Amino acid sequence: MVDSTGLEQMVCFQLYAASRAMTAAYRPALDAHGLTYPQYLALRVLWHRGPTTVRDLGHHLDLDSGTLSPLLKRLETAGHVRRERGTADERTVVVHPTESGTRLRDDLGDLPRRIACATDLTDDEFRRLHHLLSRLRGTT
Amino acid sequence: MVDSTGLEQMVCFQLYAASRAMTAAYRPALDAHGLTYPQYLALRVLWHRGPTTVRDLGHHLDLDSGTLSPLLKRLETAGHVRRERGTADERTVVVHPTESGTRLRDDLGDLPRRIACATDLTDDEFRRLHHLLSRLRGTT
DNA sequence: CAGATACCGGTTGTGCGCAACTAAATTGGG
DNA sequence: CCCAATTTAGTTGCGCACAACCGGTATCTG
Repeated sequence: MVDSTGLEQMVCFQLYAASRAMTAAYRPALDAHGLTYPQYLALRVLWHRGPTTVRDLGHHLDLDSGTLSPLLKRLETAGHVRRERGTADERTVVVHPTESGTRLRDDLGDLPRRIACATDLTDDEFRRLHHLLSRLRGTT
Repeated sequence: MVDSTGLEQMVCFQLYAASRAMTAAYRPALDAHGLTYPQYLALRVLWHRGPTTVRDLGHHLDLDSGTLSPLLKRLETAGHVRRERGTADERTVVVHPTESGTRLRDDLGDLPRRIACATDLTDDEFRRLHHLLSRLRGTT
């Protein structure tokens, strides 16, 4: 399980660097709308699922309330999101996309595809990368 | 270039999540020595290259002085690193690993291998991941 | 040589990530 | 039914990342 070329070290650093490079690739388009990449990820969940509790957002994004609470507060201040206490369970907070938040989908919905096209990875390479990263996530 | 299954979005998020999961995997071992993952990366460069300017550290880690300066100051406070002005070019600052910093290599030098073994990726999968991430980095 | 330009490291300000903790609400067991 | 344990969101504190900017140094040009 893993040879002795120091590849493990390389892969860990590559993940760290690639992740930052990817969010940097998103930055210009997102900046134009005053969004950050994590905020964009949260909006994508809301576009896909509609009103969602903070808890479920956390499960989808692998983030806890310590990260999400201030992030959602900023999205709310920007007018893209509305928060209200759950009625059945008053511990929960349901996050609703607003008109403004929903409209962002028109401009930013296909951003991942545009970013991917700027890459010169082939279709097949993308699929293999997806598969390998899935295997990685399954075990760490 | 990239199909329409939404794979691009998945891969971007996977990189973001995998990077965080990887640093989380390093955390217990690094915590035991009071280090963070970026600090560990900086130390690895110093172990490999010896005394290095802030500028070169930045090139190796893809980080700017805004990130490195405070990080190195903390490493210096912890006693793992010493900083001194370059003699030839007084703009530069050369970062030297101290005895303490060098000794960390005994405990943490093979950490990437230990982390990689906790994964159940095969040798070959690791190589393919390395290759795909290299291709990604080349273009973004 | 002198002034403009570029380079190097540092500082400031903002927004994550994450650990540790808190307050309020819910749930479960006796 | 009541109290302990759990769940949920929020807050605080710290360390990155990164943009924007600064002061000091070196280099390039005329």
